Amino acid sequence: MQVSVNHSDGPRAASEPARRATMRDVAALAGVSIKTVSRVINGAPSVSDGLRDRVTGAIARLDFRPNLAASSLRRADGATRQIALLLEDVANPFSAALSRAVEDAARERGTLVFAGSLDEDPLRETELVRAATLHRVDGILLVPAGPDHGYLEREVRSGTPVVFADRPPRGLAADAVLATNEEGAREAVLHLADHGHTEIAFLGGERRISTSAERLAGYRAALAERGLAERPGRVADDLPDAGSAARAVAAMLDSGDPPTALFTAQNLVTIGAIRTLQERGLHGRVAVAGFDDFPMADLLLPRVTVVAQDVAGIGALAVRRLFARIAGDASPPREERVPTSLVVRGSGEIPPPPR
Amino acid sequence: MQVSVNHSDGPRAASEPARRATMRDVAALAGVSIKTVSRVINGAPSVSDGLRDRVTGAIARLDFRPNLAASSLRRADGATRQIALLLEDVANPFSAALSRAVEDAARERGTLVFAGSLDEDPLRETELVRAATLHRVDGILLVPAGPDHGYLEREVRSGTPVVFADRPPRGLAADAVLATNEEGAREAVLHLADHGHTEIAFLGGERRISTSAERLAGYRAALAERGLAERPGRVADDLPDAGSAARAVAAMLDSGDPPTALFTAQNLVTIGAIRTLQERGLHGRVAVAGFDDFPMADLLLPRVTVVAQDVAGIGALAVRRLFARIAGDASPPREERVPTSLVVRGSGEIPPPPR
DNA sequence: CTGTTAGCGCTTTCAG
DNA sequence: CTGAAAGCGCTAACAG
Repeated sequence: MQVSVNHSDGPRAASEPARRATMRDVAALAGVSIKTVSRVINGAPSVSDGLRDRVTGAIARLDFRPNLAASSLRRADGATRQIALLLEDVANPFSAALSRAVEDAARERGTLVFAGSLDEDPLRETELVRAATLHRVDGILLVPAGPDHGYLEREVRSGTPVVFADRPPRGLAADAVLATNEEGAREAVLHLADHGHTEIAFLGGERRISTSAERLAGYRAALAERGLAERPGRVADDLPDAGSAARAVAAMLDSGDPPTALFTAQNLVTIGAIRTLQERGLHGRVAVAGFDDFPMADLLLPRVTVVAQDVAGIGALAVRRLFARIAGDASPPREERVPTSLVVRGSGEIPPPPR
Repeated sequence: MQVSVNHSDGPRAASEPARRATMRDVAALAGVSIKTVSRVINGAPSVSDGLRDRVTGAIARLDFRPNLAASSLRRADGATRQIALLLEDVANPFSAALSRAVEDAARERGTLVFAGSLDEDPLRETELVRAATLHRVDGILLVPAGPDHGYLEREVRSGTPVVFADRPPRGLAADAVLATNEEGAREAVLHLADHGHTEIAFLGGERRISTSAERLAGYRAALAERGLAERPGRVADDLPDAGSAARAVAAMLDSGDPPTALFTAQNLVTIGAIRTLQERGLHGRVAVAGFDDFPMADLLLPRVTVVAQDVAGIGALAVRRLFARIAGDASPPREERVPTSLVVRGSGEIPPPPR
């Protein structure tokens, strides 16, 4: 209503880069101390209605935006309301879904998320962790690329909690949220076996990634459970991309003794395998069950049976742990497992050819 | 080598949350002034080798990490080395690819990226823009959800440049990097026509999104160019998701006069259309050309002919503009168009049935 | 309920 | 080439 202050900052041309208003400007315009402005901004109860209104009005008139960085610099808890999410590649479906789950949870807490792609490169991991610490993020959510995470100990000790998703930490005690890789793989292979297959191949992703090993273990467990022998030519692990997977499948099919069913233990491997089957017109004859769902899996013909990971669930749980740590939870690190689920669509139910 | 300072901060239990070292700690340990440390950190040339080595040693010993927020608070240019990327949904393929391109360019400039999903919600747009400004990002890259962007004027004036990607600004003069939507759509429809189709339907996404209108214009231009009449029942625009697209296609097929070819002007629309065709066993009989490529488009049978957008190109160009603005480029806003390309895969070359 | 003073960690003056 | 003092925008710790 009553404004008693004149334009305090002289002539301001429309084009000249306007300086952002600070708390001091607001205080001056409202005729209160800067501290009172701070109280209003932070919703402190102990401000009279009259002053609060004056301050609110000044804030609106000046279009004042509190500087979060300055605030956290001085604030006791030092929180910056930013977290880092470091993962494989923001462009791949798994990471993208994880990212979205994390973003949603962070938004509820007024926190912004830095996303960074590691491309399975340990060096990128340490670089991005460093960048995150320079920005003083409140916490780090990591799908690790590197083989050892001891270097994170000092970050954790100096107050930046780290939570692992999808893959466990090594050389560091930290929270981890993982999928039930072994059980999921076992379920898929049992499913193939129960549809009559005895010649089931394993095609897996990079060996150094922990999930690969767990899924291979699940494959072996299922074979054992059904009394099937594991044959050397039936296992191709350490496939880095779809192309190598396609070639590995081709080689198996060309052998004198081709498998009648494929368990593909990773996204890209599944895709590579399907491509080879399509090329040979075998996509309706060789059964396929894949680990991890992928876009369009239910539009391919036959539709692709997969063990789906609850990616959003993993993300949500991991970010929840992270915020608990940020809030001060000092309980021992824990590992949580999020269950997978078999999605039956057709490709996994193709029977073996009559002998 | 020679260390002459004793442990200056008393007994420190391994578990107690270690305070991060500051420049003052480094200065004390190195026996120099805090300003010299600052010079070393910022690579100022005017520091003698001896001092530089002492400082470097102290930094390493204390595991010192400069606080970027504190630095930018005082720094003349106020740069925070963070930008915001606000887009549709980090989990969808278009946004994810854009995100990756932006991340890569930002990384080269030592800048971190906040990604935020708007879900086509104008309110989210303003909320996230606000959050970004509270964090004092150096710039904002926006795939807008809202109908008007005049509110961004004050951000731009107070020094936060905004660059638009995929969709142009309204009510604001700002840089924009867009695809050649009309030309791309035209090319796809001409392609269908040149394969003998005269009954070509248009299925488009939400009408209020500018790309939809441009693509519809391209469809019309192509029809006109080939002397084909536009018939009312052939156009279904404003389809918000794959389900509505599927239903729209079904309705057209059920009409007495079904189209022989479909131009699907958006990702999800293409997918919905294909689903309906599959359900009716028509996926080998009705031609389809879609706007915007999507994962697995080349694994579906028939493989899907699309007009592919150069998403990475759009992202790279947009982020480049943004960094130019951040660096102080004050030239008039410009609109740039990134060309699309027709990817011929099979579904678009299906001929019309003999009459 | 309100204000004053000090200082977060750093860079900018401006002196030597 | 080096350093002392001031201050970025804000909150903590005390006053009153």
